[in-house]
Amino acid sequence: MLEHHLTEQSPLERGSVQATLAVSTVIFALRPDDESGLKTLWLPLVRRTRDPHRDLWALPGGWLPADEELAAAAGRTLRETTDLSPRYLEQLYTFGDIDRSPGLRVVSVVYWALVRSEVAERASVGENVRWFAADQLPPLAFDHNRIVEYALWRLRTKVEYARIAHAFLGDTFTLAQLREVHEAVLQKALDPANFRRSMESSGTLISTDQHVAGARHRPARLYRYDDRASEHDPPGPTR
Amino acid sequence: MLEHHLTEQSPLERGSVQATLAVSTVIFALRPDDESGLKTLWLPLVRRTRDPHRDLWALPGGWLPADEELAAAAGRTLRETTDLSPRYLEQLYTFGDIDRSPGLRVVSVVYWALVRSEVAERASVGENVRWFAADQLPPLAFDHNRIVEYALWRLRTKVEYARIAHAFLGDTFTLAQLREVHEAVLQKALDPANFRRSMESSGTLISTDQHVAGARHRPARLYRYDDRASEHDPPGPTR
DNA sequence: CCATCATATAGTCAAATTGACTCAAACACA
DNA sequence: TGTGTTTGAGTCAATTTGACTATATGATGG
Repeated sequence: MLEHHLTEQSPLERGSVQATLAVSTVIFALRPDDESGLKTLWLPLVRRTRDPHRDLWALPGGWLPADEELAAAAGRTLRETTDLSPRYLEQLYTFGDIDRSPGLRVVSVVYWALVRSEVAERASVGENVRWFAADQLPPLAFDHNRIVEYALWRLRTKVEYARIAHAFLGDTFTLAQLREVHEAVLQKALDPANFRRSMESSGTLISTDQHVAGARHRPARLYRYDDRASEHDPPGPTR
Repeated sequence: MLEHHLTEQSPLERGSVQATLAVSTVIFALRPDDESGLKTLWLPLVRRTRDPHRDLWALPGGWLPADEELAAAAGRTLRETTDLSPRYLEQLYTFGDIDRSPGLRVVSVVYWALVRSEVAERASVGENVRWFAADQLPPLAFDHNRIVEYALWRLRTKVEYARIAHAFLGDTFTLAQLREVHEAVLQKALDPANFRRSMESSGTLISTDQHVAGARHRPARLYRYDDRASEHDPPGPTR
């Protein structure tokens, strides 16, 4: 019965036995697809400039400094990569397969983040940072293809769409814009009338008395996300 | 633009900057409460024999060996603590707050596991291992109270009850036993008839032609869990 | 061996939810 | 001023859900 592992000496004192900790972030934004014009999910990747996997694209990330919180490290990599601040940031999963990085045992705590579409438009893009359509990725470094796949699944099955869709939008938005986000994430068309009904009954929207005119149809009312709704959120691990 | 963190030299070569990796497991079993007689959730804890937090109870766990997979390490601690094999094992969350362990930066990858009730009865219990009712825990070492709270929430909100409830039971079981598990997890009574209807329409149960007699009422049919059901499972991170 | 007890199992019914659909409202544009 | 387009309200049937009633069946005790 070895019930006192945690009471053994630090493995640092014993030498050996340790893996190396990294933090990576899957950053999603909605932007129009070049062909269809419909909004789809995009994410930024960075080009590796060293081995292993030199020249392959990879998720933004880095080693975890001992004096930085996990979420802070994820947010920092996000800012460093895209000049953006996340509107939503949540831990996704920790990947630690022994052979996921050649030579060195690396355990990666992966976060996923959502950023606003318009802001993502003017996001910095350089030689070593490029945005890709989430469902048309090239082969990535390490196990990053698998990670993105899982992040996509989580995004699409996450129940609390309210907060998530809101993260892609500005402070106020029309129901059509909100529906567009849902349609892009769920990859299917939604009935406008039924969507309106379900949103209205969700209690997460506050209707303003502003409208957007200028379009060739009846002006749409602007809504605001009800922040009190997140007070009823599930008891996350972070509180 | 620091887009090549992952291409920097290994932090081990640079020295410093690293946190220490541990793996812990929240192990749930169902057993009758001494007072009410109803089945409730219990979990085993180990007593710490060293500082920090000497003599406090803590989750089973240990440092991560560089040559062991994360889930394997979780399963191993489970066996070492309880002599049991998990019927269900899944990563819960990674806790890494800077100050969660005094002195040393420890990042813990936490798993949660389910074990069979009957088996848990004869599980090893020693001076330094004891089972506690999940909702009546003493103050635990580190942030382990928070971790258990989150594990309980995950258990109760996990949609795929089928697999979860099955992990608490034997290979065959009556609908009453299955309902008992759901009631214990959800902490509320369920209508037997409605429960039967929803289970039958779920397509995850195979009815055998065996019955359990001996009780003072109509014998109950035995059912079996349909393993094919798990093929339609969500695309977890591990495949 | 029969009445009774307790749970298994089947069935009913109304309320709530969901998907498909219709239709008037309101503004831009030609 | 008419046409086109989307907003926003409403209808209707199918499905699901919760509460409930009724029957089946073996154990038990007199």
